[in-house]
Formats: sequence, C-alpha cells, structure tokens
Amino acid sequence: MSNESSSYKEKKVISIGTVKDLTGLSVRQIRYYEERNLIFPARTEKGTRKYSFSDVEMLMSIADKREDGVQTHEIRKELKKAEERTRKEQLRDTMIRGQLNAHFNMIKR
Amino acid sequence: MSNESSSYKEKKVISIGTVKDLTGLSVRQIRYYEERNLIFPARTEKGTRKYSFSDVEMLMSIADKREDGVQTHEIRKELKKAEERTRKEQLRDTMIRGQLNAHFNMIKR
DNA sequence: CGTGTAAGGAATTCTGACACG
DNA sequence: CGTGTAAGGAATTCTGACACG
Repeated sequence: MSNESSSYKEKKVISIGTVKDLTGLSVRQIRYYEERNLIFPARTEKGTRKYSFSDVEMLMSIADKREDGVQTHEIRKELKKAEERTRKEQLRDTMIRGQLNAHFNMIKR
Repeated sequence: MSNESSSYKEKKVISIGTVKDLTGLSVRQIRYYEERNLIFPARTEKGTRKYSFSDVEMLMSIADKREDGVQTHEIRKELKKAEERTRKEQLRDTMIRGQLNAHFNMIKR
C-alpha cells in the first residue's frame, strides 16, 4: 500500500521556455499540442504552465510523429487507446489483488 | 563504458521561483546559499538560474541544518568532506577497474 | 552572518486574434 | 490543420546595495 506519487519523472516543475530548449519545439507548438489534448501541464496559481520530464518525452514523441506527417487527431486517438489499455490493466490488477486478499483473510481466521 | 549522464534527478531545469515553492525558502535565501557555495545551479544563456531535483533536496537539507543553528560555513565544510570521500571512492574504483582490465587482457592473449 | 527589501531593467509567459496555406 | 507573429499586460528574474541585528 505504499505510494511514491512524487517521482522526479512525473513532477510538474519545468517552465515552457525550458521545455522549448529541451524539445526544440516552439512555444506555439507546445501550447497547441496542449489545446489538442495531447499533453496536460499543471498550472501555478498565477497561471504559468509547468511540465514534467514525462511531458517533455511525450512532446518529443509527438514531434517525431508530426515529422512523419501524422496529424494531432491521429496522435490523440493512439493516446486514448493506450490509456484504455492501461485502465484495463489496472482494473485487472485491482481485482487480482482483491482475490488474493480474500484468500489471505480466509486463511488467517 | 555506458554513460546515462542525464538522469532526471540531476538535470538542471527548474527555475528559482519553482524551487522557492518546492522548498519553502525565500529567493534571497536560495541565492545566498549559492553565494556560499553550497549549491551550483546552471545558467541559461540569458543568465537565469536552473536547478535540479538534487539541488532542491540539498536546499531542504540546508534548511534543516540552518534551523538547528548550523552556519553556512559549517555546512560548507561538511560538504567538502563528503566530496573528498566521493573522490577517493571513485579513484579506488577506477584503479580496481584498471587492474581487472589488465588481468582480462593477460588472459585474452 | 543571514535575510529582507526597494530599484531599475531585461526576459518570460499569458491570452485572443489575425495571417497563411 | 498547424504554425508564425504582433499586441498588451502581468509576473519573473537579475544584480548591486542598503538595512538590521
């Protein structure tokens, strides 16, 4: 039941200018891919966007696909498919864990 | 001979304002600890400071020690000692590796 | 020593919009 | 559709300095 929810890779701490340097994309492009729901930066109270290393990697992957002529809409569809797979895996894991716990409790008493 | 020099933890990508939020320190304090050579942020071409997660952790450690009344000069001395230990470990590892390679080369021919 | 603050300037980021192809 | 750009404003960051205890 441990939870290290703050891994460096997922923590949203990078400003858009740094993301630009890291990815080679323009600030306009980075904002546009957010508009198309391909990335989801956090916002500070003042409204500035903060990205994670994970977001940066996603942007590089998007850049590769765009170079191959893939439209953002297609990339979005692939992303949703991948998310669906993850959702199902998690559901399955949760159920297996539930079964295991049930057995353990049987044995304990 | 591999080299993954760009681990998320060491990459300098975080602006001082974000470091302030992450550590609870004031911007003044963060700059001052740099002046005392306790942390070493990178600089962009335009001169803005960039910190790594590692720097952030160091700052939190510094904050703890300052709360205990430890002066920056003392913290600096501890830091240098730790660095010296690391330097010696690396030297030893390098030498061991050299010995191993020498043996391998003997056997190979 | 360690930290706050006001000062002046430069660079960053934000949004909404027009342009182009 | 995807990206550039100019516009206006707000927030960020930088340095060097004075203040205080």
